[in-house]
Amino acid sequence: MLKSQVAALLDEMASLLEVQSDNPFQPRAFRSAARSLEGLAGDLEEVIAAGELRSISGIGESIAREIVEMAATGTSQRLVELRAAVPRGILDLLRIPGLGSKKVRVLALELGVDSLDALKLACESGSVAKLKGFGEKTQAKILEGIAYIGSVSGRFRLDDALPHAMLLIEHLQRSHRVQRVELAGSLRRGKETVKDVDIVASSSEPDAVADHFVRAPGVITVVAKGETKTSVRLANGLASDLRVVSDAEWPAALQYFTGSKEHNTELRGIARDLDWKLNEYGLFRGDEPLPLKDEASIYEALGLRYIEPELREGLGEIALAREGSLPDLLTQPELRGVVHVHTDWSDGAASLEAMVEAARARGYSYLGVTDHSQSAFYARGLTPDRVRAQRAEIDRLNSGLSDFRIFHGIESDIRPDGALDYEPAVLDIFEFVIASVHSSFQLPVEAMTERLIRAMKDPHTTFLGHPTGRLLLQRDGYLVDMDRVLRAAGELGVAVEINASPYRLDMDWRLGARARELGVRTGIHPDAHSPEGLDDVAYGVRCARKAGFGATHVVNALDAAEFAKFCARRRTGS
DNA sequence: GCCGTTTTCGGCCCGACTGTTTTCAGTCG
Repeated sequence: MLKSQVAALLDEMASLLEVQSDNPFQPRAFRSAARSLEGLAGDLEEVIAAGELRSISGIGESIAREIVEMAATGTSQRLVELRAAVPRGILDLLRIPGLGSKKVRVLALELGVDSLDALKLACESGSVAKLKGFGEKTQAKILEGIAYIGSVSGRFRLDDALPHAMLLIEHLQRSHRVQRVELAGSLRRGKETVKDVDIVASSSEPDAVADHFVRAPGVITVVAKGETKTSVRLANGLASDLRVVSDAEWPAALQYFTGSKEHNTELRGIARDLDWKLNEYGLFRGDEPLPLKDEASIYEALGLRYIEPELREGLGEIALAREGSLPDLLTQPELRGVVHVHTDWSDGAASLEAMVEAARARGYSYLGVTDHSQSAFYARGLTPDRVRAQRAEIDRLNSGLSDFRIFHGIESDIRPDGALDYEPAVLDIFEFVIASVHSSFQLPVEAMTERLIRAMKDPHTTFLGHPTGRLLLQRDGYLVDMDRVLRAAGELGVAVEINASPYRLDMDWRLGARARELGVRTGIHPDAHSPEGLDDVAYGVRCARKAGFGATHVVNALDAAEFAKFCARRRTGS
């Protein structure tokens, strides 16, 4: 079993324990063990075999036993018992905003509610409002909440969140009462999906700023409005929280509300060890606040290098900041070329010339064209004859270009047996190959892993494309042992792309530390099907930074000549 | 259930907001 699967089971146990157990710390322990497991570098089986589970922070004797059992059998005795004890629909109730484990337990015990449908009926009959601790307003909010989680999954892809967030920020910046304003929360940390948009502003007139905020474009509901916090909901269902603090408090508030919770807990621990106190209002020595110019001064005062928001996940970045060994993170201007682009030769919307123009307009010095290969009938994949015709067209265009170069590549399907999608003689035509899975997603994990590794062993393969095939909020990736895939990529010198499409962001940033450890390089690839699609690179850069990649790890940060060398080196054996 | 350079037992982040409760519990981040 993969560590992500075991982590999901531990998460489920945490939720089940929340509604079942009187001890709130027990579910928290399972939750934190699941996070530790997800962040684990390396292969779970190997960690178990080496007897090193217990050395992972948050995993003690009892949870270690659960993990061993789950890894071997796919479940555990204790999990089976918990599932039997808690009706299936109870966990859905926890997704309703404002309902936590305590209220869910009351609903289950007093009214026998065990599903969203049953709760809806109970609210409509008015019996929920009569319960102790509930009331008319709570009942109405529950009904609203049921409707809400029915209409959206509760999380948003970046392309659904970031543009709206930037509109809110711009709206706030237009108020002369706002001194400083910045995005916070998981959106600032570059997570691949977000639940809401957190914003932190400073002002000496917080009431007026809150009034201004609720009039922002797109706001349809004001959920809460207090002295420092205002919550609204936008037309697309996205929620946004604004905190307004004084300008002196702003650095601490921005740090606090950027999170993550795990990162902040660790940071507060450092403050506590110094007999200081860190909270959203400042860094205090006794009751005396230390003057803070900006966020960086907080880290500096605690004896740490500044930690970029993308790295603040509580996965060891604080230890790195203390030793001064944080990675240098990629910035978008460091990207010299744009690679993994479709044209109207296959399923792209624009011509080769139009994509070249769009890439040049964005300041790139080369374009890696990769239409689909012949098996991708649905996408008008290129037959060998059309491959040769496209090459002739690219040569013609290149001869007329100065200071810009088109590289002829292909996004080759990986066939179910792991073979690439053309004979070697055809593959020889391409300057580089991105090998991707587009079919037969249902293979067992072992077969899928072998399939990817076989594709990477072909010396034509330059990049592995979207390695898990996930579509965020729509479909999980196929089952594949990414640790073995990354090891093979490192040994073979195949780069693993970060597919920058906001639907994918695949490979996942959580694999970054392991990839770097294994010497695996990446490419930030927009998988663009139109000129505007090239701008998705920005999402990929966020993901790469979160993964800890710097320009030296990123193939398309090379200039055109170096990129050509990188593509050629596996075939020439150099 | 986990953890410990004061602890193997007794903590486990803590402050804001809401609603219902007349002094506070539950939820959230």
